[in-house]
Amino acid sequence: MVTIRDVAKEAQVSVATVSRVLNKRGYVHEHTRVRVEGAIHKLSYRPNNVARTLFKKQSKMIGFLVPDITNPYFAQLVRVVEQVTNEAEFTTFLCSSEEDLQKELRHLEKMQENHVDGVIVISNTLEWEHLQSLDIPIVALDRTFHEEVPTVRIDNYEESLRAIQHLLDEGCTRIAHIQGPAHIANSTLRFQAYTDLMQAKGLPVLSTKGEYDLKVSEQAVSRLLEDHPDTEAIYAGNDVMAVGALKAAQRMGKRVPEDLLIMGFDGIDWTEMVTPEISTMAQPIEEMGRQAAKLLLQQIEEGVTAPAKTVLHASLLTRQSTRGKVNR
Amino acid sequence: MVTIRDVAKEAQVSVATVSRVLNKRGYVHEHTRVRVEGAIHKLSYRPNNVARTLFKKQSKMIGFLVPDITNPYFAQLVRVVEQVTNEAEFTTFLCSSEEDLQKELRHLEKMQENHVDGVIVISNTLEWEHLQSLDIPIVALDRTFHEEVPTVRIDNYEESLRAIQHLLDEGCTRIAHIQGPAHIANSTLRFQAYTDLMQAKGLPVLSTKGEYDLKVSEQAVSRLLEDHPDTEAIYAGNDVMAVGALKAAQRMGKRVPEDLLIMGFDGIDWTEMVTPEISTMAQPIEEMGRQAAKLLLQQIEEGVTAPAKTVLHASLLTRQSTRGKVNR
DNA sequence: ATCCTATCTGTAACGGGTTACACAAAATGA
DNA sequence: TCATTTTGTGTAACCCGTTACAGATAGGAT
Repeated sequence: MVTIRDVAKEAQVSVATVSRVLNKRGYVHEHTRVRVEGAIHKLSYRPNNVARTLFKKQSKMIGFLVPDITNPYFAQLVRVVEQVTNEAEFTTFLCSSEEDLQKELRHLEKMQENHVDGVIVISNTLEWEHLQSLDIPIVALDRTFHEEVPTVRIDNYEESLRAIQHLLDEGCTRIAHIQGPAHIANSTLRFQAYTDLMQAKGLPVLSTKGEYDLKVSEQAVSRLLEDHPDTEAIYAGNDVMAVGALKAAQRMGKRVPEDLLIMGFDGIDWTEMVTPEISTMAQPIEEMGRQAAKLLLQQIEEGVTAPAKTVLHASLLTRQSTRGKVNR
Repeated sequence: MVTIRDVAKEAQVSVATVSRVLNKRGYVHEHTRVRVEGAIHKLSYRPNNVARTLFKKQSKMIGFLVPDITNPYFAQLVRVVEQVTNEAEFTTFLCSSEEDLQKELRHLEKMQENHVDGVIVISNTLEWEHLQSLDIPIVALDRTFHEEVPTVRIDNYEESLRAIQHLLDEGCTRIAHIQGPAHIANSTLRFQAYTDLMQAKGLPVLSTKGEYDLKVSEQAVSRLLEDHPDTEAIYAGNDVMAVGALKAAQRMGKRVPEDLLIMGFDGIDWTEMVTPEISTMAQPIEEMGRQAAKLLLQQIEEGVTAPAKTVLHASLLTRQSTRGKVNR
C-alpha cells in the first residue's frame, strides 16, 4: 500500500507538504505542487480515509438505515439520498434491517464504530431511547421519534382523508379498507382517518388486515369480497396491498373500475405496472429523500441542530382504477 | 468519546490489558477481566473501528457495487449478501451506480479509501482494467470480467434456449423477442440464443428493443403487435420488459395467454404481481448472492484465490401467461 | 541596511487502538 | 532449593494522515 510517506520520498518533500497539496490548504509553491502531484500520479496514491478519519473525527460517511431494501419505496429513497450526499462528497453506508430490532441496533452500533458523521433513520421498531445514546446528528424519515430529532414526513392522517374523499367524490359509499400492521403508526393513522371519515358521513365501516403484504392482502380481499359482494371500492393502506387487492378482484372476475374501484397509498412504481393502473396518494418520495439528506448535511457541516419538522404534501394520482364509476 | 485509555484508567490497568479483554487474546486474569468488563460497561465503551482498521488493515467491511438499487433483482441480492456477511461479523458497504461508469469508479475509490476487505461487483459498464488495480479480493456477480476474478453467474445462452423451448413446446411458432440493451453482454447472449434457435428451427425471427425498461418495452411491443398482429408469443429479455409487454397486450385488448403468450427472464417478484402471472426463467437469485458472499469471505479469511467460476442453473417457472395455448 | 510580512517547507505530536517485547509473579518439576 | 515454564501485566512503537509550530527565504517598505 502506498502511503503519504512514499509520495513524500518520491517527490523529495516532507509529508506535511504532500498533505497540504492533497488538501489544498496552506502555502505550497507552484513548483513543488506540480512535483508532488506528479509523484501522486506516478505511484497512483490514494489517501487512506481511515487514517484521515481517525485524526479528523470526520469520516465523510453517513449511515442510512432502512427497514427493507426490497421495498421500492425505500429503494427510491436510497437513490436520492445517495445522490444528494455524493454531491457533497459524502458516501452512504446503507443498512437494511429486515424490520428486525436487533439488526437495527447492531447496524447502528457498526455505524458508530465506523464513525459515520450522521445517520438517516427509517424504522417502525426503533424507539427514541435507542437513538438517544448516539451522539451524532440524526434525521428521521417517514416517522417522528422525538421532539429533538429533525423529521421529514407527510401527514398520514390528512392525506388518508384526502384519498378516501377521492373515492367518495367518485360516488362510492361502500368503501372497504385494507389495514397495514397495527404496530406501525402510519398504518394506524391511515386506518383511523378511514373510520373517522366514514363514521362522520354515516357510511358503513369495513376493514380487514393486509399486513403491508401483497399475498396476505390478496387473501384478505378475496374473503372480503366473498362476504361483501356489494363492496364498491377498496382503499388499501399502501400500494403493495392495493396490488394484492387488484389481483384478488381479477381472480374473482370483478372488473376494475367498472365493478370495483381500487385506491392505494404511497405512490410506488408498482401502481403503474399493473393493468389497470392504480390510483394512489403519492408521497413525494424523491423530495423527502432530498430534504432528509440536506437536513443531515446541514447538521453535520454547519452544526445546525434546529429540530426541524418538515411535513410535505402527498399528491393524488387518479388513474384507471378509480375512473368511470361516476358514470354508472 | 470514551477511549480505551478511559477504560484502562477506570479499571486501573493498562490499555494493553483492556485490548486483550476486548479481543479475548493472550493472558488476562479472571479477576482483572471482570474489572475491565465492569469498566467497559460502566462507561458504555465501544471500540473505535477506525483506529482498529488503521492498525490491523482489516476493516470487517465489504463493498457491494450494484447497478441500480431500485431494480428488485439487485435488491434481493443485496439482502442475501448482507445476511451472509453479517453472520461472519462483516458489514456491507453498499453503493448503487445508476449504470454510470464514473460513479462506479468513484465508489470503488471510496471503498478502497475506506479500506474495505473485499468487494462484490455487479456491473455492465466496468471493465477488467478498472478492477485490476484494486489489490483486494473481488467477486463478480452475474457477469465475467476476467479469468482471475471468481465469478458467480448463470449460463445466459443456455437458459435462454430453454426459455424459448418452453414456448415452442406450447405450440408457438411466431415468437417475437424483446431485446435488452446491446451493450450488456447477458442481454446479447439471450438474444443470440433466440436467433440461433429460431433459425435452426426454420422459424421467423422478429425482435425489437426494450432497453430493460418497462415503458420502452411497452411502446415497442405495442408497435410490434400492430405491425405483426399474428404474433403468438413474446419472449422478453427480462421480466421488467415482460411486464411492459403484458401492459401493451392488455391495452390493445389481447388476452394473455389465449391470444398471446408472454415469457420473461430473471424471476423477479413482479412476475407474480400482475394478472395473469408471467412465466419466467428464474435465476437462483438468493443462491447466487449467497455463493458470491461466501466466495468473497473465503478469499478474505483464508486467502483462497482459486479463481472459481460458479455457474448456477436457472429454473423454468411456468405460470398463467404461457398456459392454454396448446389447447387451441 | 533594517524590519516586517508573506511565502514556503519540515519536524514532531496526535488520534485510538494493537501488539512485540520485557519483566514479574506464580506454578511446576527435578 | 533452584531452574523452568506458565501466567499476568505494562511500556512503547506502530498504523497513516493532519496540523501546530518553528525556521528559512524572499520581497517590500522605510
